Amino acid sequence: MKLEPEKRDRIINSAINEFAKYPYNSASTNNIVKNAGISKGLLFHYFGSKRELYEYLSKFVIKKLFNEVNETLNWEQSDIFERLKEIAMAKLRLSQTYPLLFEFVISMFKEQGGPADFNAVVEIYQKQGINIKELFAKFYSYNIDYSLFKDQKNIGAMVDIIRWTIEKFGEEKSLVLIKEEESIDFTKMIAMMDEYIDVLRKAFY
Amino acid sequence: MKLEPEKRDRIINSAINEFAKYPYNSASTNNIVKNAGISKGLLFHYFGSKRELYEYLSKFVIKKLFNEVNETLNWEQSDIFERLKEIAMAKLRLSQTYPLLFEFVISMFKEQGGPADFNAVVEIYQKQGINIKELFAKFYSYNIDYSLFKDQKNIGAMVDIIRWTIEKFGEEKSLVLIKEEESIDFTKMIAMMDEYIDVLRKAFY
DNA sequence: CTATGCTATGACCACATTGGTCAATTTAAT
DNA sequence: ATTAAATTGACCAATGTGGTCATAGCATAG
Repeated sequence: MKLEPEKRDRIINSAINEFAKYPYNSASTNNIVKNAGISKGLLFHYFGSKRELYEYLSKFVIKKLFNEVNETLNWEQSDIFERLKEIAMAKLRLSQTYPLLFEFVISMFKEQGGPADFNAVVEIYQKQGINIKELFAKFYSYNIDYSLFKDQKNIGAMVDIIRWTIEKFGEEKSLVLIKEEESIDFTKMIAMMDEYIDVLRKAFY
Repeated sequence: MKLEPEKRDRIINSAINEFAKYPYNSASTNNIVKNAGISKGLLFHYFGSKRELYEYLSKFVIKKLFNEVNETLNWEQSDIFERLKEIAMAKLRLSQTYPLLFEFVISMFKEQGGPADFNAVVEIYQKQGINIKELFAKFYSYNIDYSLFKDQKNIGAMVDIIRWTIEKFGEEKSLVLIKEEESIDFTKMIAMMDEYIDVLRKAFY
């Protein structure tokens, strides 16, 4: 894959966008080349077929996700609030370069059993010694100090609530920002998120 | 519209399902008639065209939503937790008869400006004296006693967190249940939801 | 200057699907 | 028996599909 990274990212983003928006069968290679600003032939020259393009994207996206989170996460962090904030920030950072990356990942889950199977990708990483599901569980638990919670009986529920709050925050705010078609103001976003997290910290610790 | 309600609901459910899954242009009338178990001609006999079918569905779905919530909601309720729980239950009840009703409503929002404009529907209700956006705001505020909150400074954030928790709870649990293809066990669901709500109540009141 | 090899194009293909029609048939009511 | 409504599915032109390929541009090397 020797094509210039800039053009490669243009193609990848266009493809991610299309597959995020439409189910595999409805996603159109014509749209992908149009939005990428390249010719039909070029796409098939580099990727062979629609199926191969999708498989390339699956792997690409998981790798990006894995690397970004894994490299920037501070594993010494014992405060669950800070840990979850770090994860949310990693997600945000990624969607600067690949705006619909997460929508695409979610759509991959929906394709399970369909023509483009997500489990296949999970298995590929399994063979490389990476258990994706275990890894994601580790994000929320490794080195975390749960003794800080006031109420020791409902820790599971509390962690869910914190996670959900951060996720919903990202969804609603990014939705608003996409509509206004501005670029995301990071510092403002962090400040707003901190407000919510402080409320939860005061309530739970 | 004189056709038997049973057949009508079969058609409506099939159409909701298709439009919830695919964007307006990709949604197929062929699929709709196939899944509804009727002929192509019948659909167009009753609904005229794809566009008119979509418009009928838009109005139908908003009306159902409005009626269900409006009729079952206890406006005397001053506890925000109980109010939000009632709303969540109304949603759940509706999705017994029309499983993908909410996915369809969400997809309507995404079609804004597209070939099937949601704002048009909002305006129709506006002319009938029903302001949908105001109404939804009223759900979360009418007659609610906010003095019960411990921290009086961040009430807005707290209400968001409560709302998000209930919403995410519904999303994640219903996802699990859909995969297991069981029918929803209401009493179990309520019990689980109460657990989360109690945690929040203890933390915020 | 030619030759080689990579990047890139877009017209073109056979085929599938689209929203919609309509003449014909079944069903129900009088 | 007659009429009217409900229902069918073969059919249509139009559009879109994933994929191909002969051709062209362009750079580097001899």
